[in-house]
Amino acid sequence: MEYNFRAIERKWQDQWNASGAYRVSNTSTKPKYYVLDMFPYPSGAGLHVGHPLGYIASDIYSRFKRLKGFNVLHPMGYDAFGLPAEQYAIEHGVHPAISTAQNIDNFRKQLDNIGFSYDWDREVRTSDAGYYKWTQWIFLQLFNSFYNRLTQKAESITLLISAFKKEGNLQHACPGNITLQFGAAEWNALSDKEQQDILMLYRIAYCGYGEVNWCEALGTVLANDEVVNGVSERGGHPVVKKKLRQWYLRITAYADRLLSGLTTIEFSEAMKEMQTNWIGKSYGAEIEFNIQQSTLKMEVYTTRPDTIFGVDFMVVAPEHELIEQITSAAQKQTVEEYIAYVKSRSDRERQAEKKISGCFTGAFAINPFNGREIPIWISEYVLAGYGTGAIMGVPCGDERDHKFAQYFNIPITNIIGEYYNGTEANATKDAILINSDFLNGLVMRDAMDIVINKIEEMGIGKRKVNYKMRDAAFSRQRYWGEPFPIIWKDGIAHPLDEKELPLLLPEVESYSPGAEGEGPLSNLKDWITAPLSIHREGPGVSEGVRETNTMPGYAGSSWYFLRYMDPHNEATFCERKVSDYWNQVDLYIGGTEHAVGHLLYSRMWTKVLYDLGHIGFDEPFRKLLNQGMIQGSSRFVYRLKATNILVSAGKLNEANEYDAIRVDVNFVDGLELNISEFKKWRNAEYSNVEFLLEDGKYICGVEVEKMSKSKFNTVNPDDLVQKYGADTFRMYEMFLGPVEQSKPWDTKGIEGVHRFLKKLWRLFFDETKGKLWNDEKATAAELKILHHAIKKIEDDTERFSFNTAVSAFMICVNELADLTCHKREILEPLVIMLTPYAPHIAEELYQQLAAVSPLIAQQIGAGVELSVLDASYPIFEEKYIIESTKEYPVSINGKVRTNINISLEASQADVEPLVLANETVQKWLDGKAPKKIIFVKGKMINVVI
RNA sequence: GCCCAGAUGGCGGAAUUGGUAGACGCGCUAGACUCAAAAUCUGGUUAUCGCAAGGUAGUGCAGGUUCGAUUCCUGUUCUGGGCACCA
Repeated sequence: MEYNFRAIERKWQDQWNASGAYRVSNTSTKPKYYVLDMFPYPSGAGLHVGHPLGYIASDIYSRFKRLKGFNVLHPMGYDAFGLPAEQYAIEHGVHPAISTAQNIDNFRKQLDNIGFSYDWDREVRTSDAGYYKWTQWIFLQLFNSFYNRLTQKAESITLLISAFKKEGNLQHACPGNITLQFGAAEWNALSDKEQQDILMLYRIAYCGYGEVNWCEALGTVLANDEVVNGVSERGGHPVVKKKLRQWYLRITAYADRLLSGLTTIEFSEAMKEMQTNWIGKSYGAEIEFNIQQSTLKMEVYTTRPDTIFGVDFMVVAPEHELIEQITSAAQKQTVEEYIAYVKSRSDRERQAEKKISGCFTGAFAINPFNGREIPIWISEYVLAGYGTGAIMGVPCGDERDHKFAQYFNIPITNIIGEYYNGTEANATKDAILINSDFLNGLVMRDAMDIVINKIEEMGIGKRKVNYKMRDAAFSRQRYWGEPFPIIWKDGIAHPLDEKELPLLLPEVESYSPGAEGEGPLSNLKDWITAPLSIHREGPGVSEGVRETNTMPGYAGSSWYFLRYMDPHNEATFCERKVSDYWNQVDLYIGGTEHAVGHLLYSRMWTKVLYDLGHIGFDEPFRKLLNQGMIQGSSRFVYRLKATNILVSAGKLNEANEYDAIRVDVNFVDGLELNISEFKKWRNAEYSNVEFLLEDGKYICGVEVEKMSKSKFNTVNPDDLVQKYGADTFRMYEMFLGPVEQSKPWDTKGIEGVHRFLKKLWRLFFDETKGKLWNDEKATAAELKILHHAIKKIEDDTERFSFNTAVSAFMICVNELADLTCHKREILEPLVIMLTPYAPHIAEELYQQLAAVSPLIAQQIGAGVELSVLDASYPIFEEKYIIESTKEYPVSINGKVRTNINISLEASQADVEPLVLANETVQKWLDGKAPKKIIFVKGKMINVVI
């Protein structure tokens, strides 16, 4: 009986489907465990071998946990809204819903091939109305909330309104406009529109004006990554900055909680670091400087108030409003020219060139501590959007300031003594201050607080925390996304009533944008006109205009892990009782590319839903595992310039001039080119080339790069599953190396894993003799092999070291084959352990064992699938791996390793061999006791004299 | 420029708290079976000296701690990833 993996895998996949083996219940007495994959965007290209890596790891872990007696939630779905589908629609006229559905079908087929244990009854698609109804609902929660700084959480906007009515915004500084202050009387006197405008400045989802990339030629707004060197990526048309109305999420309100939450979750240090840097919290002070011969003041933000006496110049951003007022008559023309120059430069140019530029305003600021006159400059290296848009230049302590001062010959004051070498700034905090008046002699680190206290005392500034993170833009001028449940009327945004959800995405005839950067929806005149709300209907009811932007891709993905818990609920996004049961995602597996996007947004949404009492936890993911990228290994052939001759890699020499041509890896065996297939490639484009071979072979060149169709280096998992089976494919992907590590794909090694499964099969069946297993009692040696494997595989799986676990399986099977062990007592636990890794063959073998053993059949029921059998995972028993007798090598003083072995009796503890060794060694040393005696890994005794 | 991670045979990688470095697999190689091939099985495979037993060196490089370092510390080079005028 042969290992017919195709029949076995088909059989079990059908059976799992038919019996609903992986359906999960929301009510169970078992402990829960939630394993989640980052759901895919169903692109048209299909899967390559890199995609399933994380899915296989999560499948192994969820099957493992299931065997360990957990109720495991392991769902899958699709992030189905997004740009590529829309681009495809524009180019091919296929509705995104149709192409997306086709892509999903294709994905599903590929996934099913690999034998995953997803509960497909819980599948979600973000573009389904039944799903995005709740995305819109959550948006309304965000819209109807504000962040209360007193309680440090999101609360209903109605609470804010009643506070305003009673006492104005005394308790609630306006996050959208810090200078805004009003009392109760003022508030109550405002018109509806004025009140709504103010409330908009508080909402967590709010609408405001922001700069976007506008491309006139294409008539659309472009994302940052669609703009290259100041022109559009498609077509190369000029792109300008334009202020447009945009929706935003007030993620900045959560900056502190997003930071502190990191300490409560298991993300990699690198991941935490990325999020921390993105949030970019800094501590410092805002200081006010008077301006000479003027009543005006300028405000700067600095993290180094201790360097206040080292300020040699001030710099304001070119967009700074003060420029117009302070520029002297003499400098007026220069300043205008400079600002015109800055405006002519795109962001890209500014960042790419980073050249020093600037100009003097002719005005001076006064250092509040010593009255020194400080020239005020303008430069593009100061950003208008951060801090106050103005800085104090301390050349001896800041690299950029130093370069600026050198470039413009501004004299440099040294306040850090020897720490400053005259040619390079030094940002130390350890220097003892000089030339610093009342700070002289202090260490900089200590001077900071003193300065801040002093400026607060003098009323010219205050302690200030700043963040790099900005509020997240939340609207796209696109079709294929969730419509906003908002109707505009007289400049006021009216939310739809919950009962009106979902607001369906209407059909459009054209996907081209509307005027002025509006989305395609704005072309639907009938659709955009709508009554404000069905509940406001009546005499004199007014109609408004629908919001025509749609939500960005990350809207649907920010909460999908909650919908899996309760996917069919039509009354709520996820019943509280259910989210209380499943709680956080225990293990989340995905790539690092979402470090500051999805992973930050979903953390924020979770916190808002928690604040509003909809769920009971405020971090979505307890542990995050980042799978590495599987890179492609491209193959090249080399064609001599201006000839038709291809030279084998080993025959190339420096004198040759040649073109390297990528060839499809699928007809290169290792490095050897399959010449006949190559000649047929691409309609026989290379049918009449000549080859310069080495040893009768054509050897290709190799380069590791991203796996992509255009590089001809993709390998389709379907092909490998067809050739070797899903179980081999799963184990090989794991065997390749640690899941977290990036590595190039190499198909060659898959044979080894396939051989292992065939060898395992031969422990059960002989081709001619048929079944081999028996009910004989296992020997100690056999039990030792098994229990070694159990311990190793359990430990490795638990710590996500799947590659070493696969090795342990191989060792175990090799050793059992050496002993020609066919005993059920050994084979049965081995098969159970294998289930997470190679579920098809494991189920088949287990069924075979059970079917012919009356005893086992009676115990578990003949033909019962492992997949629905709980907690039967073998228990490791330590006694089986303890040696009975052994010769222990002894080394003395490490360096001088003797070859003398001493024999010791069996023992369960590590201590006894040491006592015995001690006696033996003392005999060698004429009764002298050794200093130290160590039992190393149960293998060796080391004596220190 | 700043931050993070890593560097081990021909290759992917193993060594979990400092304890016989190179598990396991690929590749290569010798052999068994075969008319032959495939498949399968067995042995060898870090380098170097040696017929062998065995010796010597060896985890990017240079030092240090330790009886003992791939593992800990200092410096340094290279590779990968992230951020990039955030004052």
